[in-house]
Amino acid sequence: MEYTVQRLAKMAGISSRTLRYYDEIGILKPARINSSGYRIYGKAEVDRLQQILFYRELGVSLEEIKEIITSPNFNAINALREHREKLLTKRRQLDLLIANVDKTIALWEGRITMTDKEKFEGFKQKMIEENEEKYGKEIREKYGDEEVDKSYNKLKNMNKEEYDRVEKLSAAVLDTLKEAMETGDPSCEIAQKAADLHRQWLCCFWDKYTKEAHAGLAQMYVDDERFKAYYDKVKAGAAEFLREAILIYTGMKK
Amino acid sequence: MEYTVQRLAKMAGISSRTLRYYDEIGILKPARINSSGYRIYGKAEVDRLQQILFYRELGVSLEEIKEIITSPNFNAINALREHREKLLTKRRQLDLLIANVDKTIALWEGRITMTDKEKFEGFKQKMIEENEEKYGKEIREKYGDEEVDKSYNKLKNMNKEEYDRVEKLSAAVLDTLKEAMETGDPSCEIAQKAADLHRQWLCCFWDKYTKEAHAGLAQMYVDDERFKAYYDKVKAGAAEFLREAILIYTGMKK
DNA sequence: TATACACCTTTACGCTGCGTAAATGTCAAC
DNA sequence: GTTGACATTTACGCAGCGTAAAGGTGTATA
Repeated sequence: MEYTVQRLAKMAGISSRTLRYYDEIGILKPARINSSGYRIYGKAEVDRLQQILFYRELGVSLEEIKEIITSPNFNAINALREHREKLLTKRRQLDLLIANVDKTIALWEGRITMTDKEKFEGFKQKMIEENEEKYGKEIREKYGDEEVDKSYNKLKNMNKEEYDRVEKLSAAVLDTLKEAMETGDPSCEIAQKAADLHRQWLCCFWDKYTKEAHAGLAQMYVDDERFKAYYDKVKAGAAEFLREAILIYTGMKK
Repeated sequence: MEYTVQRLAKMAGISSRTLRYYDEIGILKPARINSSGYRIYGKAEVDRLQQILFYRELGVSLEEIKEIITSPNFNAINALREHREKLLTKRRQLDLLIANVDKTIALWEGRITMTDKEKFEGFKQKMIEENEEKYGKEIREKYGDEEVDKSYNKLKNMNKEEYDRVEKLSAAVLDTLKEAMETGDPSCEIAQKAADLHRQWLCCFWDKYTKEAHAGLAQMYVDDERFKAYYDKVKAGAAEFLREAILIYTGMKK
């Protein structure tokens, strides 16, 4: 009925370091310490460890676990509800991240594909199929169909009209960019209009516009040969010019 | 066109500490250092910072960002795809946590409510409504209806038959527990059967059974007066006896 | 010109939850 | 007496900075 660190650790499936750490932060102290300085745990400590591990499995922090189990009449279920809300907040943030990564990839692939004059419908289908092939099965199994389909929604729901708008904006960016380059000044009014058109184009894909994303994408235009080629067909140096205009537009440069 | 730390930081919306840190880890070094030791950043550094912030917004680690932007012909889009997979893995883990927290809450509330002889359907409806009232609106707006509805699925989909099974198991646990207590030994065969029945009952709610969760719940039976009352109606000390049996059943105690 | 004040520098601890040494003591068996 | 499996403590490391502390620099103003 008495356990040393290693014994208790083995039984509970954790490391002895963890038990020492729990002692250190005062969340689980041994029943007593023997003459050699060994930590000796008893029945009550086993029970307490159970609770700790239980909450730990639910992702509750040790600090909160401490509060829950040290105050005798602490409302554990309310603590779990609060914890649930925190987890949901985390998930929403994570979803935003994933959505933005998805859209960045789509944007990239899309521009390249469209540059190659592939059909829009074909492109959408292709993207979805590629995605499916790569990790669709695994995700659908573990995560459910709604989730996966949702990821493609934005893309699928973009109908012909919206596509035409995207195309018009694309053309307008190129036209305005060409005109602006004659002034040679990325901060001039026309260049800023080009940047604004580019933002509008970007917003066809992104739900949430941020300066950082916009400026980051502009930088990529210069770094990625395929993008650079797309814009440079207007005039040599157009990608760099657009980047400068966008950096000024987003307030990242003066 | 030249910036000190503070100026660049303000422009980019980050702290000067961050810029010093980026210098320290070699991800963004200043163009030069002036006679007083001040960091001076130029045009190229602004561009580089853009990229860093762009990837950072997508949740990419600084270490990976370093790899992406320092190797000139690194495939950024593949890096993003890999990153996307990592994010998806994270989300799946998070979903598992949330689902388990939900079920724990449901289990708890459920036992209490059922103890109070409320109707099962009423209980389900009540739980869902309460949830809706508390954080439904916010979540549905930001996260989409499918998500929220999915959370309630397990609960809703539990039909009358399944409910009957739960009730039978509940009764069987109590019966077997009563019988086992006459032996006075939580490790005896009958007591272990009670623990196993309890596990079966638990699995009606939890998708994923773990020893820790089982043992943790058993501990709660002793700590929470309402649970204790439920089991102690069999006989005084029944909650403790069941806990001991479960701790042995889950291998947490000998 | 002295002083105030904003800005710059470096060094270094803190957060979470342990993993992973390193250096050393203890217990049981051979 | 030695081996080997345990125990102990101290302490750095992880990511990405926040937040002092202790000091030098730049410049506008009284």
